[in-house]
Amino acid sequence: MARRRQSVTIKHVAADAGVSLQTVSRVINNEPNVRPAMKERVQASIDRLGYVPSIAAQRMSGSRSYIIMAINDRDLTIADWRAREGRDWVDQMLLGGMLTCAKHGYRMLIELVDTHNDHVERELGAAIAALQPDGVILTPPHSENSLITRLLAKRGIPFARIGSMQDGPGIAMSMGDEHNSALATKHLIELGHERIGLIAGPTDFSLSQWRIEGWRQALGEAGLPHENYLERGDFGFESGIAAAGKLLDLDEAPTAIIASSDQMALATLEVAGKRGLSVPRDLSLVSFDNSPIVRFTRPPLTAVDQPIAATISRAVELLIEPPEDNPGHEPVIVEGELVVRGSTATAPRRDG
Amino acid sequence: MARRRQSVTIKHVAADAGVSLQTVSRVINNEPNVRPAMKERVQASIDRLGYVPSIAAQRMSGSRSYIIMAINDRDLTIADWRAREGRDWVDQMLLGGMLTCAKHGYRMLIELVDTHNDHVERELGAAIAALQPDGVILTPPHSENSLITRLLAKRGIPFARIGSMQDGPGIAMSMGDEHNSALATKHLIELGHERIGLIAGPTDFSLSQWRIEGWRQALGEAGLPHENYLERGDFGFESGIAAAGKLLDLDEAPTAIIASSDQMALATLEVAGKRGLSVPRDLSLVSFDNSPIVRFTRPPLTAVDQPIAATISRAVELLIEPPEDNPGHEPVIVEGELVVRGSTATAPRRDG
DNA sequence: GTGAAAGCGCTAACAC
DNA sequence: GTGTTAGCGCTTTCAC
Repeated sequence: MARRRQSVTIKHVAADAGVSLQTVSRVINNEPNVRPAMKERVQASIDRLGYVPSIAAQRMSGSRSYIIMAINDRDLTIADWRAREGRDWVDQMLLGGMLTCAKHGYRMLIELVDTHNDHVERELGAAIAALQPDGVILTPPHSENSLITRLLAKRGIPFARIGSMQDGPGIAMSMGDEHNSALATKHLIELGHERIGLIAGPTDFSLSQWRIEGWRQALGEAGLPHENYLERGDFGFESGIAAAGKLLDLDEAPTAIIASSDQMALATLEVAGKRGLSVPRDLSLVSFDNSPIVRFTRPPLTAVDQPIAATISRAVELLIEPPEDNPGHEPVIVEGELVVRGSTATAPRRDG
Repeated sequence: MARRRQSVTIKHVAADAGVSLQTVSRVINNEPNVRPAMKERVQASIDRLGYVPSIAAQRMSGSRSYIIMAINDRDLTIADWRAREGRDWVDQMLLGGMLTCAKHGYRMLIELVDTHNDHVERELGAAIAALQPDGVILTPPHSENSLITRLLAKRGIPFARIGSMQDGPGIAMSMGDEHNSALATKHLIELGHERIGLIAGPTDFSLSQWRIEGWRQALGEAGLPHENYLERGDFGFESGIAAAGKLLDLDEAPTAIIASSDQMALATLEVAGKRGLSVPRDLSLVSFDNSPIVRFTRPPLTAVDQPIAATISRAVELLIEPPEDNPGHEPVIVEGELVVRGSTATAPRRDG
């Protein structure tokens, strides 16, 4: 392969404008100590020559790399892609991340990393050494993997932990799971439901617990019971089948169920169907995530929309331009919304 | 921000192994002229120190950047992401591209570029200058934008044109549209259909024409008519409504329709429903793309699966390791498959 | 086979 | 305000 060199470098610009390299550099980086007239002249040369700084060279001389690395779980991500079930978590990350990065002259790069693995450190360390990102976005379940957070902290790389509210290095961020869960619960309470079940997520996701809190609190405020109405799944379809089954087996079975993932909601829909329960007539159903599929089910599902794009966008901004007045790393919360569709309705009249 | 430096550099390794920088470099790049014993010693130091070469530095000194840039149409991509209709084109690209890149120590980076725009060259030129990718993957409608292909050729950057069979610089690749279209048509012919309509895509996508060819040819071989049975859409839902309407308005209306995109197939399904036609009893329907949604419609759609992941994966390989025996840039074709679901059935008996 | 020297494009540090 | 110098981590010459 031919040795490719930069066609237009800072030198060309400097020569063209009749100034030193340093002055050009200052203009590029919008630094002070350049007279407006000078700046204009240099800018003119830049435009005319079509000069664009080489990121590699910039990074080399100790400046930024202009790269933000988003880290996803390898197995989960690949499984989602292969399954082709319309989960658009990655797309929403790109939507929020790429556009916001672009606005600041950055790029976002997705990196797949195994969490459940003893060489996370090596894997991540290699990615960091190779790419030297200016910031890293951690998604669950990486967000609370201390091997990862410690490594990042040690290397002095700013990072955001999506779905983590813990103290510690990095920006803690959440999508308001407690709030969202309460929102869904209140929606059901307003519809007259008094027995509202929750199919929670696995314990290694902090957000599972937050959703339980929101649900429990909303029920408490309304004087409704939560005992027996909590089951757990692993976000997957099969686990949803089991959990929904248990809930509907109860003597005083719930008239509404909140599922902590779309797949578990789909499973609940199926279990209900098999038992001759019509949704929403006999059973109301609220799903979490609001991925594309839930609009194509019968009925379309009322769902909590996770503001993934908005959250990642916010994370990018915080990484690129850390606020001056950082009041001690307060967690950043971007709350979701409830999208009401056809799977929730007035509670069935009590005939038990 | 603290000036971040590489923690372990080639110097450390050289010192540790007691050799020159050059020897370490040779080992890293698997170059000849290193005695096995020497190589082993250096490799041991590399492993022990956990050394990983800096891509920026490698790129600086004229070597590779280890980056493959995939270029998508900005507006189309963002619209898809915003719509959240489950189109997973980008995900499939990532699936095929990232994994294959990773296998070779490369990264894939997605770049959004406006095609229908007079400053494509500046936009793309900037991305290339900043990132210096070792290869570029063009997707429609960029693949046949001569402003782009010429720029890439001029800069000597290897690139693949997905969905383009034209001669010229860059690797021409297609997903076998003509073959796939014939496949779908033959499937319908085997089911006894004699009037098979096609809703083709817009003319600025070459693949639209290829699909027409495949359909026409399969019909011709079976001695069936194609006149009047061709309509065009723009891949979008609304255009599908119009096209399906026209086809079903015909005196001798088709008993089967092939739609050149999932959205247009969905539209056809809707039009059929509105006219009291049951799919597949009264009308068989085949869709193109096989994106996640088509499994959730009623009935689930028989669809041509576009092998996006496989094609991108192949493109990456060809860009990274161009085959020695390149016989003059033959187009590379990765054919799709027909996934038979519930929307195709035996042709209705003729009672007209 | 191995090593030494030069330089890639840029910025930090320090002169002036 | 602006220019000069040194050096980032690596690979490419070209010696030996």
